[in-house]
Amino acid sequence: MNQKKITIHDISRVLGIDSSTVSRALNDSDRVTQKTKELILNKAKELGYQRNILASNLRTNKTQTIAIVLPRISRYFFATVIAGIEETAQEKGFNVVICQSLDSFEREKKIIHNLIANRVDGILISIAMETTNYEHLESFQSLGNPIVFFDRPCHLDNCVNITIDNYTASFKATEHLILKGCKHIAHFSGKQNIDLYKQRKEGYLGALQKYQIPIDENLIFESNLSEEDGVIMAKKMLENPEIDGLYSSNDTAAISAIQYLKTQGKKIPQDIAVVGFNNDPIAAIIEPSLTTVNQPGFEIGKIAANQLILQIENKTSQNNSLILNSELIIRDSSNR
Amino acid sequence: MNQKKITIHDISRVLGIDSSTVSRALNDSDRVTQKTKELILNKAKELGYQRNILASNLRTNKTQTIAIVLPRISRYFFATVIAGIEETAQEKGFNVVICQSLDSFEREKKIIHNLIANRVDGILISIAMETTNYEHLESFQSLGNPIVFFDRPCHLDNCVNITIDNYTASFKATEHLILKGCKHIAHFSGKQNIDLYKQRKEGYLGALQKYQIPIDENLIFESNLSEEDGVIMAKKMLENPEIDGLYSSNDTAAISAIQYLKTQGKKIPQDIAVVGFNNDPIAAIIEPSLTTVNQPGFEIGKIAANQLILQIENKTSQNNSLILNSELIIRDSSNR
DNA sequence: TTTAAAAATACAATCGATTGTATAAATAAA
DNA sequence: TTTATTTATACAATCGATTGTATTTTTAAA
Repeated sequence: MNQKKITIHDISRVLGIDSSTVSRALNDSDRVTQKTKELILNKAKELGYQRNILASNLRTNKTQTIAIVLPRISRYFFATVIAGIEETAQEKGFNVVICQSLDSFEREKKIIHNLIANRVDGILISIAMETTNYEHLESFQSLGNPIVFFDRPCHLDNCVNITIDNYTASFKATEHLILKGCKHIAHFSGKQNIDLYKQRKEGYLGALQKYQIPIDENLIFESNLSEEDGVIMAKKMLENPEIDGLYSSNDTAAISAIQYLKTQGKKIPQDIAVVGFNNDPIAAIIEPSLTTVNQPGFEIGKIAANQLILQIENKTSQNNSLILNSELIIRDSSNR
Repeated sequence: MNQKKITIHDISRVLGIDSSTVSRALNDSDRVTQKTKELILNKAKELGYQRNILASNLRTNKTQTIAIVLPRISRYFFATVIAGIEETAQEKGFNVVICQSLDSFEREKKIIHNLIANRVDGILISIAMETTNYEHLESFQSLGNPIVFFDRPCHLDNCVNITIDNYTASFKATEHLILKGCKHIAHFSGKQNIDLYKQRKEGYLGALQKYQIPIDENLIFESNLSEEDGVIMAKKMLENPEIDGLYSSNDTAAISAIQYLKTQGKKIPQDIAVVGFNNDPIAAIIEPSLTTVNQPGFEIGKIAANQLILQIENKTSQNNSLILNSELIIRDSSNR
């Protein structure tokens, strides 16, 4: 039942050719003649040979595996990024392992140490909300392995950052509300140690500035942007009856806020126009449907994986940033 | 920069103790005296020793890794199952790799072959919609490795199936509609090669039978239950003006159907009451909120992982089925 | 035909941990 | 004290592929 595996030594013995030559033939080395190669390849196929990846990994200290580390796989945006990464990885012959940090620093640290122990060749990461210390990532780098950051940039040396134009996207989202006549626009912001939320806030501020709307710090609410946070912030918002617009740094908080606001008798978008961020599938379904920013997740994934694999294969490290464009999708929640 | 790794041989050399003893000490074997163990463990810590998992894997032909294979990680139910599996796996010291079949048989086959090549110790799988042939799974089994099926059962020999009480849940869902006064209840069903959809259909039929409602095959619509399918089936439904209830085998189709029905001027639940299945987060958010069946995904994940790891560690194989209870969550879409 | 150069293949060490067997040390029994 | 028995440690092979070096074979040049 439990058939024993064929090794290069079996092929070597059967053909009377040294196992080193067999190995090289199987790896298509040019140190082996075409004729011998064919001999070996045919015999390998005939015997049903399958390379023992564990042995190969040990010898080369490589695993042909890249890891994705992100807060939560169930978020739509991340799911699209994963799809993009997997497509590219498959093309290039890399395995992918997916790890969830759940936005916890401790979990992220554990994950990275585990990835080091398992000798993954590179990491694609969107860092946890809690993360402010990067030693775990540096120790991965110090082993000569590349890291590519996506979505949430990080300014470690020798890293590639793939992000979207958060500033511009936010600017346009806010501008859109202004052009719809909103005079007092609230902003739901994320933790400011995450660059991306800082940039979104700055885009919001930039738009206000351009249209000479005074900046009111009391209109800016910072949180983790969870569902619960959305309700809490919406409550606070209502204390200021002037507010007639809301730009939220994600859809989750925007949607729970809308739901709460509706229970309080507010009309969306007539009383308060709302714009979110991410284009979660739910944004198209709720009522009113949510105006939001769509990010090219699949493309981000493809580009990030490409960059990473490039670095793995060339053993180079880079220090550049790629910024992709996003688009504002206008729906009913701001349509007035 | 690129610090060279400490091996058991380094420890062996420094202490003048053979590497085999070092290895045994690190594995807490009782062939090593307590005193020597401490000596070795302390030195290991001092030198910053980390076991080379690749070498260990090669020697033992084990990887302490289990794989999850499922259609799509972004589905809420699967995401909760994954969380449960990860919790258990972490407790027991196993790594987890997650793979998406996207309901494609070809992808699933490739994934399994890859998992075999990478010597994962066991597989937790919810088979792809397209899968009707199980050779790929049998070849994993024939290597002496256990498989646990969850969500979508499969009747291979020597396998554990973890599912929910699909028949009962469907029965209750349908009964609920009947008790709300629905006389002509449509059913959105999935592909019948998937046991789970067969059982859900049977539960629907069972409830009709109990209440002596004639079964009308024209009220049963079979599809992949995608968003688009939901709209297509809703259109067909409207050809029959008698229909006053809908029980859908998933929320996705139920929700897109509701949206379409609303555009056609149908009132939910007054004209047509709707019940879904899965309790996707969106079910609580749409209007009207969707009555649906909640599955204990987290628990399913924990139990499935426990079963698998048990088999891996005891090298036993089992052939039993575990059926968990689900609950009907009643919301507005059926509240009339 | 002989020699030099290039090409193909063989030899042997290696990656680092594990494990069956042999030996040495410690303890108990005679 | 000597022998038998148990316990602790050392020796050495092994998992299977990879790779630098050495050797043989082939081809080309003289």
